[in-house]
Amino acid sequence: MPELPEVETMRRGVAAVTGSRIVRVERPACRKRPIAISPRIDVLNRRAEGQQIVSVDRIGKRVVLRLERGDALVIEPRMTGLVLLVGPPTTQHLRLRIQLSGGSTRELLFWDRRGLGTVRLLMAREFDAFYGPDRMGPDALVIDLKTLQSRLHRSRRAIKVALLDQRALAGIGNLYASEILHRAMIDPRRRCTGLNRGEWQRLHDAIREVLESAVQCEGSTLADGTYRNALNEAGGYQNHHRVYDRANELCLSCGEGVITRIVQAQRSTFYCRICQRRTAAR
DNA sequence: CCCCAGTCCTGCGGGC
DNA sequence: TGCCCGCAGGACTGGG
Repeated sequence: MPELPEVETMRRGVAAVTGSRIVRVERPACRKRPIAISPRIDVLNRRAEGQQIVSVDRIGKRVVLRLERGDALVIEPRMTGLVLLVGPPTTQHLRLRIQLSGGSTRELLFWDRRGLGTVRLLMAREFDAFYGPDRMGPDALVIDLKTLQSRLHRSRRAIKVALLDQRALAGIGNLYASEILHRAMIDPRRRCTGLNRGEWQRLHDAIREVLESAVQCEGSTLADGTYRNALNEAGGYQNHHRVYDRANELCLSCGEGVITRIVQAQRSTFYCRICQRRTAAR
C-alpha cells in the first residue's frame, strides 16, 4: 500500500539519520520467513559498516540511504513495510535493524507484516540497472505536463493501468490512481490514446494536487491500520478519500453518482459513474 | 510493444 | 465455534 505520499512521509521521518554512520545491519530473530535482502547480510555488512549516510532520498516508492562511498541502501516497503525510528507495532514482524552512531538516532528499523518488502545495498555502478531512467520514470510529484503526456499518450492501455506503470512515471499506486482520476473527472477505462488536451491538463493538475495533499496529511492509513509514519503515527489522508474503497456509496463530489468498483489488470478501481462519465473516445 | 496470469506473503472476513 | 478460502496489491517474470 505505501505509495508516493506514504514513502515520502517515511523519508522525511527518517531524514535526521543523515550524517550518522552505519554500525551494523542485523536481522532480528523472527519466526516468519525472512524478507529478501541482497547481497547476503554478512556481505552487506562488510560493505556498509562504518559508512556515513550522506542523504536520505526517495525514488518512486522506495527510501534510499545514500552512503559516502557511493553505495545506496534501498528499502522497498511494498505492501506492508514500514521504515521506523521508534518501536515497531509488533516484534514478530521486525525484519531489519540498522544500528547507527554519531547522530541523535541510535537505530533505524524496517518492519513488514507480510514480508513482501525488500532491502538491497547497491554499489554506484549497479544503481542504474535497478532504478535508472530505463526502469523508473520521472517522479509523479514533479513531472511536468509535457513529459507526462509524451510518456503516456501513445499507450493503448486504459489510463488507470498506465498510471501504475513505474517506467512511465514513478510513485502512483492503486489507491492514488483512483483518487487522481476522480479528481480529474476521467473514466479510468479510457485509453490513453483517446485523452484530449484538456484532459491531460486536468490529469496533470490532479496528480499534483492529490499527491501534495496526501503528503501534507502524511499519507493514508486504511482500516487495517498498517501504514504508519516513522514515529508509528497514523496518516490522515484516508479522511479525504473520495472513491477508494467506497463501492456502492454515494459520490462525495456530485452527491448523486454511486461509486462503482471494477477490476483492471487484476486490481480494484473505484470511480463515480457520473463525475467520470465515459466519452465517445472510450 | 502490450497484456495477462502466476508468484511472493500474512491477516482478515465471508460463508458454511 | 471453527475452518477454509479468497482477497488485498507492491513488483517481477514468463508466455502469448
